[in-house]
Parts: sequence; structure tokens; C-alpha cells
Amino acid sequence: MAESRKSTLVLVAERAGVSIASVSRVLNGLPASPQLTAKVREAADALGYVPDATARSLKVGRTDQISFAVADVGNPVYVAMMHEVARVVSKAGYRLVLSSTGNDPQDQIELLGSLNRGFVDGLLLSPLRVTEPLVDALRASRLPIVIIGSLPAGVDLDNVRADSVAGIGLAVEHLVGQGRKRIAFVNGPVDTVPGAARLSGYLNAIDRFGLSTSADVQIAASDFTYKAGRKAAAKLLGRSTPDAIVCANDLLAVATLKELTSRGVRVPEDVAVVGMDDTDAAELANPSITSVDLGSGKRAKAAAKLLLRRLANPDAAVKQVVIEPTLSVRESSVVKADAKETAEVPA
Amino acid sequence: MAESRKSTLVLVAERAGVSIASVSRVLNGLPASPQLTAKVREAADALGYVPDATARSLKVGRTDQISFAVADVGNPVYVAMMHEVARVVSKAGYRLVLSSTGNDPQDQIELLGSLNRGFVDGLLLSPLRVTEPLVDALRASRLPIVIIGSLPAGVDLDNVRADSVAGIGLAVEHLVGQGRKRIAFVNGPVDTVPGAARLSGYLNAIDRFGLSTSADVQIAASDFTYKAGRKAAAKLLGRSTPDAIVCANDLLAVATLKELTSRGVRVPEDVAVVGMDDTDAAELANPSITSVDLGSGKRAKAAAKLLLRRLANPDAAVKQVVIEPTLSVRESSVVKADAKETAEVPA
DNA sequence: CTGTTAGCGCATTCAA
DNA sequence: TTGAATGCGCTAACAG
Repeated sequence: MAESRKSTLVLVAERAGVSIASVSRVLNGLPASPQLTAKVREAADALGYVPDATARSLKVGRTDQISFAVADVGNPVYVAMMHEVARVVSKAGYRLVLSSTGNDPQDQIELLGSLNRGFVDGLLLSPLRVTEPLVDALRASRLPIVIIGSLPAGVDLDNVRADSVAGIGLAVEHLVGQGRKRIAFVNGPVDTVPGAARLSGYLNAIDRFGLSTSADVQIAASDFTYKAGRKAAAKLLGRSTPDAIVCANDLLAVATLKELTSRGVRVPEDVAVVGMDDTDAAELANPSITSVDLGSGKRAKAAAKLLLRRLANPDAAVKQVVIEPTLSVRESSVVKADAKETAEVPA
Repeated sequence: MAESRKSTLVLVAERAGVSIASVSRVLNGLPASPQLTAKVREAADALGYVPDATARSLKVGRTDQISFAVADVGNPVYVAMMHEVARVVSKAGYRLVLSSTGNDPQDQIELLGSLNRGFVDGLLLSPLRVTEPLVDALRASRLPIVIIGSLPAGVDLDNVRADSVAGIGLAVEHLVGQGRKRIAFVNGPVDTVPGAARLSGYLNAIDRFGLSTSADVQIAASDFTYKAGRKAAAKLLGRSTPDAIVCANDLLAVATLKELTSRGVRVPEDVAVVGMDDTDAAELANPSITSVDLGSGKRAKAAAKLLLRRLANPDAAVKQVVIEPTLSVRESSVVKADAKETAEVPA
């Protein structure tokens, strides 16, 4: 098969004794005579010819690649989204590449810059923090972009978001229905888009259900990760005795659960735990964790479709989509009948 | 800032009243007079100029990108590896992009083809299944590739692998030390590279420690995932009563643990569980899971360095690296003193 | 049906 | 120091 180190259309054409245009045609499946086709195929095989995508893209002005950039590939919510995105875009003939931006907004801007420079035709971005410079970079970008997550007012980019305020409302409503009164909140950093949204959702819900809250039962982890969640939960439990804890995502919920059980606190009997995102992590936990389904799959799908739409029609009107949440009830928030007496008299 | 939809060197040059060569030089930081520099900068800003990476790459023959292709982004072991790889390659000036190949070997070949065609300078590949056609594609590839995982004899590509046979030995040794006798094995598909290696490691270890095994206590999940693991564990437990279960990765271990506790079996008192890969998933589980550390971080780092080395010197001799395993002991395999009596008399 | 030719946008050699 | 000109490898008019 492969014989030379690197081969080009010219080499193949020479070997086949035809023009480079003919080679290009055959290889792209355009009409050609059987003899020509055979000669070209033979030569291409013999030389182990592989077309150069860089050159092709320069010529045709497309890369047929789409990038999905997320802050933390370790977060299971992105895994689910990714699969959905891959499914949608591959059906449209695009290849999906993943980029992990760090938490650092500076990284995001660099990423944007480097993607802007090429190799992809469009970008799906789920930014943790939307800073002024990021917004500027977004605006200046010549690349079709769809943002997954809320955007500051005035930034009109295609965008799909979850209604996390409603989502937390669902969680609190459920907990209230289970007789819980002192509902604590383990958030991620409040200077992030989801952190801010989820905090306001929590406060809103507490208020709506006539409950009370205090600084004691609210805490913000330094990050949306297990490690940070563990630390935050420990701190929270050191200073208060809630009968339920809402966590801003499933990783934080797993951490909180772990911290609770390591202290001998029973879940859900003593304390109920609810997470958000409804990822595998909630399902795998022991006990499994009730979680607010923010429609990650739906959001991913909608975002991918939005991007495809814009790719097809760059001048389409900006479109924003909001996905409504639902609640996936699992073990961590519902006391089973034969243990109920304990929960009826929460601390 | 940005004014036009798309700008090129030519546009910038016209606006600045200089040659495109000068624009190129200024923008690449080559020596130029202050006046020239100022003019170019101003024009570039005004036009919102962004260089076209495609054209640049065609010219310079590099993309400064490296791809890390894994079978399943949902597997936490790849997340850890990814971070390490990103660290190493970014220090060398490369951007890392991720590709998720499906489980399907066909996908891997297509991926290889499409990467081969450009957009990356090198590839880190961790294939689940190494089929004949994949090997052919690997051989034919004109792209520097480092394989993470074992390779059939005779395929001389840069490669780094874990010693999973030794790894399972560690797990079994530990379990034997804890007084376990009937050690079951929840594997992934045996037609995968890790599946085959881990099975032989298990058999080897059982033999070495003078234990016995049977088809009853061995099962292969259809996939290295939680869902498949849950099903496999249920089947296994339906037909045998082991006092310990070694799982071929942490996802399978989490699934097995979950299946055990859902049946009211106590872990570790009744059954000990050990996973492999030593990922976050093992740490997060409840109880936390003892896991064989196959050196994922070290492997990732070594692989990245191997790739950088080959990028720097395409003619370097092929190098293969083997990383030795260690064991991370956690709650799932060690009975605490105050509950010990139960474990002393395993079924 | 096939060949000739002209760029895609850029970095770079060679002259000036 | 700067400009003119070349070509990276490919596709797509345009001719024949």
C-alpha cells in the first residue's frame, strides 16, 4: 500500500498518467470513465495517497468540523450533551471535536481566538463565566457560535438555556412535599452563570414556599466539582442542621451525600439530598440521588440544531431557546415507608 | 473593532498601504520599523483581522494541534488522562482536541482517516479493540501516532501500556490478605484489549494464589459501562455467592457495588469489591471502592511525551513504555474492626 | 469525458 | 527594513 512518505495529487496524477483534475474528480466521486477511474485508483493506492484536508479546506472554505467547548470534561452533564451533539451534527456531515476550556475565562478567550482562526466551521460553547472580554470576543468572532447557557441581556447570539430557577423550584416543592423545612443550599461559585442563576432560583423558591433561609444554610463551593463540594458540605454541616440540602449540580450532590454518610447522618431519613442536571452520577450514587433534570440532552440537541441552522443560513434571525426542567425522584429524598417515623420528626 | 465580515492579509495590507509581506511580518512579530508596525496594527484592528489557520497550515505544514482519541469520553479514566495530556502538549505549544470514537472499530478507522487528512500534527489513540483493519490503517497512517494500550506483537508503534496482569495480581493479593477465598470477576467484553488482558490477569492471579475459580464467578459485561456492569453483576449474583468481586474497571465496580447493596448484601462485610483505574468514581462511591491504580496519569504523560518526541524527530526509534500498577485501598475491601466478626466467616 | 488554469490566504525567498 | 513574487495542495470554472 503506502510507499512514499507523503503524496499529493500531482504525484498520483503523474503515476496514473492523467491530469490532477481527473484525480481530484475520481477521488471525489465525480463522473469519470471506468478506465480513468481504475488508473487513478491504482495509482492512489500504490502511493498511499491521503488528501490534505488543510488544502482542501482552504479551497472550499469549509472544514466540515464543529467544536464543542466545555469548561470541564469531567462533569458528566457534558458527556450526555456531547453524545447528543455528536449525533445531530454527524447526521449533517460534520465531525465533532471537543475542546476543554479551563475554568479560567482567559482560556476561553484564547480558545475562541484559536478556533476563530480555523479548523472548525462552527462552535458550541458552554461558558462558566461570561465576562466582558468574553462577550467582546464573542461579538467579534467571525465564526457561527451557539451559546449553551444564559447570556447577559443585550448579547444577541443564538442561545439555548435551562430554566434553572424553575428547576430549583421543582426541587424545593418536592422537598416541602416530603415535609422538609430547613432546606440548605450547596452552590457552586456565584460568579459563574449557573451559580448565579441557581442561587436566585433557590432564594426565589424558599420565598415562594414561605420557608426561611439564612447565611448558615447557604454555601458556595469553590468549583462545581466533587472535591470542592466535599469541602463546602463539611463546612455547611459544621454550622447548621438542615433537614434537606439542594445542590447546584450532581457532583456537588454526590459530595454532599458522601459527607453526610461519612458523618453517620442518614440519607434520606435525617437529611434529604437533591442534585441538579440528572446525570449518571445521580443514578450511580448510593443511595441514588433525586435530581433536577435541566434537559441537558434537549439543550444539546437544540443547540446543535441551532448551529446547523446558522451554518446553513448565516443571516437567519437570532434564536433563543429555553428548555423546561423536570424532576427525577430517586432514593435520596424520599423516606421509605418502613423507616418513615424518623423523618417525620426532623431536627 | 470588527467591521467587515471577513478580512485577509490583502485587505489589511491595502488599508495600511503596505505589502502583504509586511503585514505578515508584523503580525508574526518579525523585525519591522515602528511606523510600519503601527500602521499594520491599526489596520488589522480596524478590520478585525483574524489569520486563517487553514491557509497558514497549508503554508507551514503544521497545525500545532494534537488529537486525543478515546473510545468513551464518559469513562472517568480518560478525563484524568486528558488533563495530563493537555498539560504536557500545551507546554510544547500544541493545542489539544478531543475526539470520541465510538466503540465501533469502524469508527476508529474513519476517525484515523479523517485525522490523517489534516487538522492535527499527531494523534494519541487509545483503542478498545485492535482489529486487523485498524492495524493496517495505523501502519498506513502518515501521521505520528502513539497508542495507549497494548498492541499485538509485531506492530511497532510508539506505545505505552499498563501492566494490568500485575494490577489484578495486586487486587487478588490484597483480597487474599483480607481472608477472601471465592473471588469473582466482572470483566468487560473479552474481545477488547483491556478485557482480554484483565481476564488473563485474573486467571493468572487466581492460579498464583492457589485459589479456585469457575465459569459461575466470571462474567463479561457487554461494555465497560455502568449500565452493562449492573446487568452483569445481577447475573453473576444470581448464580453464585462470592465473598469478593474484582471488576475490570471502576464503572463496573460502581455498578457491582450498587447491585450488591440493592440486594441487601453488605460491602465489604459480606462481599468485598475492587475496581480498576483508580478514578474519581472509586473515590466518590459509597462505600468508596478499592481500586487498582493502573497509572493513568503516568501513562498519559508518557504517551504525550512520546508523541512530542516523535513530532520533533520522526525517525526516532520506536519506544514502548510499561507503567507499573499500585493499589489504592479504600472502604469496599477492608472490614472495619468493629464489624469484623461478620467477614471472618464468609459464606 | 478530460485537461488547463486560476486562485483559496498565507509565509517566505529573493531583490531592492 | 520592505516589496514582489512564488507555491503549499487542492477544487472548480472553463475549454476542448
